[in-house]
Amino acid sequence: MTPVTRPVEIVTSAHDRVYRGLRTRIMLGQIAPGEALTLRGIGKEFEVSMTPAREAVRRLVAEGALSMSSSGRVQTPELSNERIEELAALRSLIEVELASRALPRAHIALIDRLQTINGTIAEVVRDRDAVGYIRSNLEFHRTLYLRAQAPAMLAMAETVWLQLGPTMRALYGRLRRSEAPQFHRLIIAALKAGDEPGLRLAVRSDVTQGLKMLAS
Amino acid sequence: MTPVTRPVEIVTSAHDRVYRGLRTRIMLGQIAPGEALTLRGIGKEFEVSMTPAREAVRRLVAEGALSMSSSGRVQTPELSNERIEELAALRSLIEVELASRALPRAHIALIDRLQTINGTIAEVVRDRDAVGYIRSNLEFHRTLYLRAQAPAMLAMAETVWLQLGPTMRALYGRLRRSEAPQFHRLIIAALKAGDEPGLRLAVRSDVTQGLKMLAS
DNA sequence: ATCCGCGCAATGTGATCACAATCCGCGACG
DNA sequence: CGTCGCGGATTGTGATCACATTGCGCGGAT
Repeated sequence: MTPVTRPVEIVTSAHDRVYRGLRTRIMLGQIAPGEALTLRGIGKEFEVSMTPAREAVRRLVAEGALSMSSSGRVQTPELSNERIEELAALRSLIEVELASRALPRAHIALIDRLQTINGTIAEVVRDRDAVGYIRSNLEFHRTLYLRAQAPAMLAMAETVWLQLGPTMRALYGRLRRSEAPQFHRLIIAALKAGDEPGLRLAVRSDVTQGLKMLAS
Repeated sequence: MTPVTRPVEIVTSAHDRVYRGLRTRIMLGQIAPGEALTLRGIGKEFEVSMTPAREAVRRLVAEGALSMSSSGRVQTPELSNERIEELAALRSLIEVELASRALPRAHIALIDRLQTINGTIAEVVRDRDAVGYIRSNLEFHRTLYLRAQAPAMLAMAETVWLQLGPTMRALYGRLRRSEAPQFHRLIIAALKAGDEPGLRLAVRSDVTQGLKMLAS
């Protein structure tokens, strides 16, 4: 048999697989707030022992994506309104800065990609696909912010998204159709025009919009 | 023997003791950038096995306080100038907001405490005590920000401090004496006057000041 | 029917161990 | 004297296990 060149096998540690798996699920709102998790259950699901499961959980707890009772029981946190307001303010602060830094580097290919993602958002909103909505919404923001070339800031922003994940799902359930990409269009318009104040306002509005009604 | 009421023993898990121990040391700049750590070494030092040591290290890696080579070797990170600039920008964003939120709640007792801490800073600067300087500087900021009643924001700010820890030490080595509390005095003055724009500027200056020269 | 205990099952914690990867120092060779 | 290579020692990883704690369901009493 002739040797076949195959894609390089990315060896990723067990704890990292578990971490990323759980993280994605939390960020997309696939775990309800208050839902309980067990180390043995996670281990069985990812086919690893308790050790890497515990490491992944510990890390997510440290990032605020999970909460831990005094007895060590793990669940997704139920956020208070004050905390939601804080996290929304953090999103606003960091993401406005990221957008502002991305602006001078935003060329036409980026704007095209953002518009494509916006199209996807319209689709999933029409299909009432909550997880799809969150996924493509995050992709829209991440695509823009990647241009800022500011990995530490982006990481902070993602940590905030993560903390809001379980709660986010509840919000997008009561989303009115087609309301969604309104501020995204403003963001794109400001990018095209090179209008920094407009961009800052549009991002702040987009971030604040939904979360305000969530903290009601 | 008569039963004695004793202070409630705070049982803190092994991994948490290790985490806090390492975290404090890193934040105070007691570990040089690039210094290597081993799990067995940490375990021996804190008298625990490798398991809690690894959990603590993993958490610190997730928070950016330590870095890990592809082979799993652990050391404190050596920050690039770009990263330092980013972290300084994050400090500025978050801490200005925290100070602004603390302003309406800042009464005289708080200002007194801040002035006391400033006195301590003057002392340790005179004694060329770098670790003492970092410690009391952080205490000054934390004391102010605690009044903001914004735990999520404060946690973010502390994470940034943590990432800058190992590098910070290098900075304060080349500090000119008595230059230190200059911006702190401006902060206190703005607090007394209820001057929000002044406060924002003073905090931004204080945060940016040192880190600019560090990224040279 | 409801509430309270009791005991078992389930869970998190941390130690230990086997294993593979990797680093480092020593010696041989150019 | 410098450089390469090899082998032992060191290190991180993940599985497993014993143990303490906690939660929960079943049964009985009121």
